[in-house]
This record gives sequence, C-alpha cells and structure tokens, in this order.
Amino acid sequence: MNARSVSRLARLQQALAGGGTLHLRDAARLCGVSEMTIRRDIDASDGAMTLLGGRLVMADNPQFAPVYDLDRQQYSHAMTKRRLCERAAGFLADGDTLFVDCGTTLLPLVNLLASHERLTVVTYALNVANAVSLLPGVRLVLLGGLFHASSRSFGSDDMNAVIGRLGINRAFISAAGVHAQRGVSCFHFHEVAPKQAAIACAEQRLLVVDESKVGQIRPAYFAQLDDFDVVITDGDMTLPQADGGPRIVAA
Amino acid sequence: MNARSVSRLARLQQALAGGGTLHLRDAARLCGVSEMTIRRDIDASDGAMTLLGGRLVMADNPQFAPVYDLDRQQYSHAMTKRRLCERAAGFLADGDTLFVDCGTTLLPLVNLLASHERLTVVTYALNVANAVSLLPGVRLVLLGGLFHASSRSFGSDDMNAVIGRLGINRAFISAAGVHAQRGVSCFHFHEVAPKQAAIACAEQRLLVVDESKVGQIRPAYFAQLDDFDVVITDGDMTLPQADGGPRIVAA
DNA sequence: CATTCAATGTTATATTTTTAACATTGTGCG
DNA sequence: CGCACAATGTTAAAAATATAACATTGAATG
Repeated sequence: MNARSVSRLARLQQALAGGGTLHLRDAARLCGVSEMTIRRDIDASDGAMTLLGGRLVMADNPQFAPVYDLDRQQYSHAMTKRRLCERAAGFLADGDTLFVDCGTTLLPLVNLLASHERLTVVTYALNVANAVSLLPGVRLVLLGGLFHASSRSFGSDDMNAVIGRLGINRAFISAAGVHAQRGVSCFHFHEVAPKQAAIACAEQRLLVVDESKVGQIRPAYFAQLDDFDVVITDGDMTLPQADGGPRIVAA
Repeated sequence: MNARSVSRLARLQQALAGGGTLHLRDAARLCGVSEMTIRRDIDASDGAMTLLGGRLVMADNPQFAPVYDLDRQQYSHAMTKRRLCERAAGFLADGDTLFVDCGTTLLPLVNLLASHERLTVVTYALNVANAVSLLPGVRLVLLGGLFHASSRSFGSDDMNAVIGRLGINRAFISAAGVHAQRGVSCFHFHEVAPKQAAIACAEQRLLVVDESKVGQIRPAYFAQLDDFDVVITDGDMTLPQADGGPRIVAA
C-alpha cells in the first residue's frame, strides 16, 4: 500500500466519519481515480471500511452488521408468542381503543390488528409504536416520557393521569412473573405505573403470558391475578376457576 | 397491501428495530415466503424499509444515507443536511438538554451526538427517537401523543406544558419555509405547538434549513426569524444582519 | 535513454441483485 | 361449485456488482 493509496483511504474515511454510505462511483470521482483503484485500496487496507452492495461503509459500524442471530430457541419462543397473540386477537372488536404493553410478547398482536376497523392503540413501548406506525388504518397514541433502554419503553410522572383521560376499553398486559399467591410482576419498576393505570381504566383486562412466566416472582409487583378478566397462556394455570377469578384461555 | 403483507413488514421491522441489516434471503426465510414476496412487500410499503445491495435496512436510519452522490439530486440534499448538521453539532456542549425537531433535516445530527457527554435529547419525532434510542450514553425524552404519519411525529394538548417543565438549553428547529417578511413555517399544523414551546423555553434557538426552504411560505406559520439566535443554512440568507436578528451561519 | 516495476486503467467474465413476465395457489363470492 | 382476482411462486432476462486478466502509464534507476 503506497502513500497515495493511504491518502485516498484517509479522505474516504473522513467522508464517512459522521456515518452514512458512499457509492463506489462517487468515491472514485471524489478521489479522481477509477472504481477499480478504490476497490484495490479497500482490499489492501486494514478493513476499517468495506463495500456493501456497491456502497462504501465504515466496517465497525454495528448498523451494518447482519441481525440474523435468531436461533432456534428464540424462534420457537416467537412461535408461542404468535399463538398467544392469535388467541388475544380473538377478543378484539371494531372501534376498540387498546392498551398494548411493552416487551416482545404482544408484538405479534400488532400484526393481527389490520383485520379490524377504527382501532386506536395506546402504548408506552417504542417497539410497539414502531410496528403500529406502519399500519395505515390504526390510530396510535404513544405515552411519552423518559426512555428506558431495558424495556425499550417510556415512563413519566403523569402517565397515570394521561391514561385516565383516554377511553381504553381493552388492555393487553404482559408480565415476567405470574404466581398464584404472589400475583403478577415484572422486572422494571418504571413499568408498574402504566400497567396499573391501564388495569384501572380498561373495560376488559387481558393478561398474556407464556409458560415460562408461570410460577415466577419478579421484583416489581403490579397486580393480583383477579384484577384480570382473561388470562391467555400456554402454561399450566392450575388455578381454582372460582368465582370472580379470571377466565383462563389456553393457547 | 394486504394484512399478511403488513404482518410480514412488521415482523421484519421488529427484527431491524435495534439497527443492523437483514439479507433478503434471511428475511424471506424468517417470514416463510419467497424473496420475491418480500421485495413486493417492500415496494408496496410506505418506505420505512429499503433494500441496499440485497440487504434490508431501515430507510430512516441516517447511517444508510449516502454522504455524497454526484448524480442524483435527491442525495445531494442528504449531503447538504449532513453538512448543516455538522455545523449544528459545533454548538453542542457536554451536559446539554437538546430539543430536536421532526423531519429528516436533523436526523444526521443524532449520529454526531456520541462525541459529547451527558446529553439529553427531547423530541416528538419517531424517527429521531429511534435513532437516539440506539445511543448508549444519551438520555431520551419522547413527547408522546397522537401519531401523525405525515411527519412521523406525535402531538398532544399538553405538549406545551410538558416542554415547559423540561430544562431545554438548546433547541434545534427545522422548517419547510423561511421568508424574510413572513417568517418561518412548516407544512403541518400539529408541529406548531411543540416548535413554539421549544422556542419559548430554550436558552439557545437554532434554525437549521437547507437552501430549498429559503424564500418559501408554508401553511403553518410558527415563528419570526428573530426568534432564533442562530440560523444554519447553505442558502442565500440576504438578511440585514442587524441588531437583535439571528446570527447566520453558512454551511 | 531504455528498462523495470509498481500503480492504475481497461476490458472481459462471473456472480449477484433487480426487474419483468408468466404460472400457480388460494380465497371470497354469486 | 366454479369463477374472478388477489397473493404468491417460478423462471427468465436485464442490470449492477465483483473478480480476474491483461494493458498502459509514469516514476525511479542504471
């Protein structure tokens, strides 16, 4: 690698310093050489930059890394969640205003909304909001606030009041732990307020949890099992189906 | 676009939510359909995702925007925005609480934040929030409310009050029109409240607009030019640099 | 000045990606 | 049921990108 080659690489790296991509054609014109020379520069270099479909990118940028780490175990979990959500979607009605909780459990539910009319989705989860924002016919209300990376959701002091002002008629709640005596819990304390507010306001309350959550107790308690009208699960809910308790739906 | 198509897109978007790329082949296998179907899904969608050399990426991720393209005028716009944002980033200081406006103009700014410490970003734009949520060292406050697909941002009645409670010291505002007499305007009325609130509260107000906006008048007026401390533009701002007026910075 | 050789350019060929066309499947409906 | 039509699959062709081979340039050197 010669001095001119190094100088070209530096120039290109400079162009890409703030992120972004540079087409090979433009890189070549920027340096006043042929595309082949740029290719050879990249090949001979330390690998700081690479070509991705004809575009020059910084190789260490994680944005360009393939996400395909969806191994079998994760996939089967996804299948379970999808099945649970298909059951959950059976409770939907046209014109509903839904509360959709954070986490990955309820994400497949978003995909099933398109078959209903005039839906409004209320959520405090960024991933849910992103998914709903793609649906043309569904109104989206995002409860904002400070972002919590751990749950990819938002929290704020007045969330309780804001949720109270919305006419939520169906709340889909997820949880990290469900225990017959110790109730329903999650990992993060910032999730407690929105969950409780939604449970308090909604006409119908549905808990959606896969088997792995049943029998668990997590740090942040947020509800008793009887606070729910319906529990949708594939787990072994050997609860006394007694008076006042939720209706258990197996998926 | 049918329900299954929407469901596949949502699924793929979920896979890409944390950034990264997904090869068309893997996207097809993930959804259990052919590559052609994925291509058609993406064509029919609103452009949230695009293919880049056979890889699926989130289109609004500024990391995938070309930094330089000599041919297509569309990309020269992207380059201009990047340059504007590089200038804008020069005003940042450690510990800042920033307001970042919606649209694509300020998106490249997010990637320039990493070099500063203890930043907080306040925004009402979904694309800005997504970009910031990926930065480990930056706090994110999203101003929630009803989602407006036209600007991919949120609006609510109490946005004014919420912004007032935050200690914003630098507001980066974008606009669709800047006119010497008729002031600064945008397309959508729902953007007016958050913009005005941010202008009212911030210690320093920076307007970032490319040349194409200068001289234009858009439906929703939201500020006079003197309401800003700094205007960053590549356009022909032949304003009297008089007393009280903003400082014009050319990029 | 001719020779050498690295650097670069040019052209050809292979591979991959994109687009287009047509075949097949499946779903809703009279 | 059987038709119509949308959704998807399959295949072929076109365009773009990657690799390889060979040609040209130009500076260094004896």
